[in-house]
Amino acid sequence: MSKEITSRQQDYSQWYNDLVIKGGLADYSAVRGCMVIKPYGFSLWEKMQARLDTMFKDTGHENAYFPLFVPKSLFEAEEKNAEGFAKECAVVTHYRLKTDPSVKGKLMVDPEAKLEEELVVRPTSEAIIWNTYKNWIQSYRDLPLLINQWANVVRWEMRTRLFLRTAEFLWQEGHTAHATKEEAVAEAEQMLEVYADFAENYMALPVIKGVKTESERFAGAEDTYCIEALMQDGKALQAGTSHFLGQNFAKAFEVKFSDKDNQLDYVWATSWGVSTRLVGALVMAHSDDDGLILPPKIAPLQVVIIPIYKGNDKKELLDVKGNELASQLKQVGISVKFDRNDHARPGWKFAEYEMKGVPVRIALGLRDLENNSVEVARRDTKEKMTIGMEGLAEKISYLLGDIQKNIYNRALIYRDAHITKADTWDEFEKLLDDKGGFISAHWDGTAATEEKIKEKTKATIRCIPLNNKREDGKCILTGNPSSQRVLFARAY
RNA sequence: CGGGGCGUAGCGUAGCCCGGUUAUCGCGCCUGCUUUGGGAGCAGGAGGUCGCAGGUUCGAAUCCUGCCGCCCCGACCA
Repeated sequence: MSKEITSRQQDYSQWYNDLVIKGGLADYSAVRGCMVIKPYGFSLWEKMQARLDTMFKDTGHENAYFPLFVPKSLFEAEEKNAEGFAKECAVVTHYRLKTDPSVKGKLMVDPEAKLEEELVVRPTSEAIIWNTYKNWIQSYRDLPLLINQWANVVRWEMRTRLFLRTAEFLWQEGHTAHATKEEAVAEAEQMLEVYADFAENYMALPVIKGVKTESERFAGAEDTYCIEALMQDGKALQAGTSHFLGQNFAKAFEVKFSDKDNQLDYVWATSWGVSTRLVGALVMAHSDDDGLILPPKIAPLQVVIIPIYKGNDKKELLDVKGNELASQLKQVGISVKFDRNDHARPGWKFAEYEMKGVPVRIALGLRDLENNSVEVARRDTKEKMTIGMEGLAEKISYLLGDIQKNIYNRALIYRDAHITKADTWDEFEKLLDDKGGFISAHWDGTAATEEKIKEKTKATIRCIPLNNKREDGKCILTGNPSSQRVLFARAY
């Protein structure tokens, strides 16, 4: 990779880190690779969580909670899954500390307190959950079992990035069991649709639904479905995955059921998850140099009202009007803050709320009181307009809807402009370096070719889009025959 | 674990190559007055184990050795 691209990436990383930190979402923590999610960032996550949770329940799922620790023997039961995660597991080996006799005031691990069996801190919960499902499932009447868990998981990654890849992260993981293969596949596909719906209609993030190639597949899955999003630097980001697990876990954990004809069979499984990484996706996809841009549907704060006054003169009038407007907006379900903080001046507040991505700002001054109007500024385009106060709530509601649409359309136009066909290797490499984004190209279907392309260019096959068009062609690298194009990109 | 950069007040930094009074500047913070429609102005003030530990020296933020930590790029990664 050229120096120019390296430094472009550095600048972009810096831009991203600044947004996350100055936008008040998160900060580095005292623990290597872990972040502190600050109140504003956590409210954002809670908004996303609440929406997703409703969507899961609407599709028949229930929440439950399973242990953080997985005994090693359980963890290793499904071989491929265990192998896939082995390199990034934190492991508990002892259960007690004691005072260090050689250094005053220090503690040491008590060698007497070694666990007989090590506990793996879950990097994902398939093992502990399937070990539990074994006891819950005997008959077809126990199926389908549709469960979701909101939890934290730990993956000891070598290099971390705020939200996108942290050592500990928050997520949800759905784990379902079914009587038939068809039903399990349908479940995995359904949940992919739920994720895509959430990404596009709430996060305003256009995604491509697809299926992973064998080498990018989840460890232990038969098929991995995914939604792939495009960031503003032209790199792709996997925003969510849904796996059809076949009978792999059922076999590893002996989960069998009797069907209507009293025939014993292994159940069919799925798992699916999205994480706090979505917050990172949101930041990277929409923000500009002035800060975050949050879509109204998940913004923790949709509207901020800022009073503008001179001295204490007539300040009470502004207070009254500000509160009145705020409660009008609240009545139609808009989340709003009337910022009366005396210690910051208007200009400072403008910049601050822009940095935090609040979709709409209303400025209210004496001039407005006289004219019975307010100044409304939208974050996405930074347009300002003066509008009359009557019917303000309806106008703002409409504006929020418009902002939501605009942010989505903007991201969609960018994304679509960055899906490019390549038919020769030169073209392929040039597109990756100069333009970025997804490259639609023929591939001969072998893992070896995929691997070679990755070595040469750092680009991977992000997915084979669902409902992909069949088209005869020649593999971009080997020239071997191919029946369809797949999407390549450099990815996070 | 490799390559690059860095560690000086809450934050961001100058000084380091070429050792020498009381460690620079900006933001922020405190007090007062004036201000308030795009990150205010003036005046005064507080705040420092120069990452840690050794060493060289009359003298170390600066030179040497070791260690620790952070960021970025790789490797790694559903």
